Amino acid sequence: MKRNILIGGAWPYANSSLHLGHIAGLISGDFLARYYRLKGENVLYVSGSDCHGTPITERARKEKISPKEIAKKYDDEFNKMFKGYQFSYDLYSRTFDEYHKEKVKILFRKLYDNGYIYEKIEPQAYCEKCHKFLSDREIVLKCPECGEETKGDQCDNCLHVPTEEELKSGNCIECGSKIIEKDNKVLYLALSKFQKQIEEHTEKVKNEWRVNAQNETIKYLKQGLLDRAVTRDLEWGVDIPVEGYEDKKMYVWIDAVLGYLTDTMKLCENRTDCSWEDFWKEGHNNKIYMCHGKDNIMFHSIILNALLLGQEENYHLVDTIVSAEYLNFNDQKFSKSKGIGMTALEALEHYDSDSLRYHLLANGPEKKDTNFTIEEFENTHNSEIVNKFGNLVNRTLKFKGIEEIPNGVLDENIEVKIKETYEQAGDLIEKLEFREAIRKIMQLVEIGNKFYDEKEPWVSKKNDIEDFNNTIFTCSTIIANLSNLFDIVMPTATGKIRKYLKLDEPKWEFISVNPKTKLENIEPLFTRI
RNA sequence: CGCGGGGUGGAGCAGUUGGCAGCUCGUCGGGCUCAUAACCCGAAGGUCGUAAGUUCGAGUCUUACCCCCGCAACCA
Repeated sequence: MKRNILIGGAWPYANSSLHLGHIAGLISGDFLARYYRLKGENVLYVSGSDCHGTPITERARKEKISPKEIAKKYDDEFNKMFKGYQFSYDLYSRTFDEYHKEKVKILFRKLYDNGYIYEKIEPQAYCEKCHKFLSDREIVLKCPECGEETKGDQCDNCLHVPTEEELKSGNCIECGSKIIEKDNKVLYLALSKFQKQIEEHTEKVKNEWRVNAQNETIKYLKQGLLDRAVTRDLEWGVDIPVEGYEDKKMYVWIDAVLGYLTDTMKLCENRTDCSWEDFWKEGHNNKIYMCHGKDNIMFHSIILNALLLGQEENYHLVDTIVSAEYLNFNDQKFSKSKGIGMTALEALEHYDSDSLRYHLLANGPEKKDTNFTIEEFENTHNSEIVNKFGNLVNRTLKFKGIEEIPNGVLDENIEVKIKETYEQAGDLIEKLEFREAIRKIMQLVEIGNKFYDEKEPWVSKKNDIEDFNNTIFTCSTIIANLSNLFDIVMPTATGKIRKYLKLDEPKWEFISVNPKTKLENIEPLFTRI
């Protein structure tokens, strides 16, 4: 029976370009989605642009344009970029879509009606001139540590975090007026009420998670979950569907993290073969994966699950957290302001998306931070992808004078190796060991090249045509199967192979090639850098 | 004493329950000529951060120390 597998890719924040580190984390989702599709499961892979919140609002004010214009600009860019990297989202939406906002309001209201969201009156910084409450970062003050003028969240100069007392001396970032304290109404999500349920669920599923996600989540659970403010004094965001809160908006993480659910609802609305409940309610043979960077862990392992539990409607919780560590660029953090690294789009201008995907997956930050250097990337491209994989294809299908796949017998050992590769790589992928899985597939390429050398077809072509035919047929079979195995990593190249060998859609199982298939217009899969 | 991750041949990494230290790249030597100077074989190269301890036996367990990195928020 087919499983229903929902894969959520983190929603990138639409306030700046994404760099290779983001791709390194997010590509796990595409990898899993492609794998499970080849396995024949019922897969939905969803994501979107996270468009609301304070940073975008603040920037819009500074640049004197609307927050929506900023969000739209980056949403367009993200769409272009994900397309370039061949991410196979079933739906990539954005949080300012009406559909999303309406559904989120219903979910939020349900939490409120079920008593998981409550009101609290608390004093907060207020600007009388602008008539608004200010968040820490909307307050400017003289840093008591170093004396520099700085924002209230953290001093840009000395990294000092001002205390509440110190903040009282601050001024409004917009008009410069002295701030006062004033009581404000805030809605809180009662995370503490879900402590036990989330603990139990985490205990049940955590062994499948990446280690960093286990540790990070357990840390919060040990401390005891703290209720979180879920309203913000902003004009840009999802309205609060509660009387008396018409002037406030929802905390971005609440609305962003529910996007996985609203995306699913939207997708399934137009489909007759499945419903969103197949992916999100208990008892539908379903599994939910969330793929993101380590800074996102608690939002997916704790907050999203709390939001689902609070519906009290038999929701299926997140099963597996696939959280990446960070990718550095030449041993430094990617930083646009410092000009370190390149954006994901810039990388595509210079390099193949197949190679970037391969390199980021095969050397990705699975268990610890890893380093990206141009030198290593080019090395991977030339010596692993071109020399090993590209060359095996080329030397087989473009063997001097060959016009079609000969009718031969498949080498038995090779057949065993191919079948083993599917099993072993598949196991590794399901254990989230993507690097090892790719290594395993690349080993099949090495086996192919070795087999080729040992059989010496350039000799047998002259004195043992049967042996020659068997060799080319066997190597073609390896290549055909590589077009399946590598389809989850390098879809452009595997598409070319399928065209050359006239193969059907890829699937995660052993396939044969048809003898007498004409070999025409064979071009190298990759070009050297 | 805030929490967590990591230090293994020139580079990047694996090392599950303690049992001869592995992989990819690079280097050196050889083979081959189908192929994008690609492919195949062989070799050199490590006292596994430091010190002590447990053990017949420690990269792996314990303790102390040194050095890198990440996280903390009404901030995506």
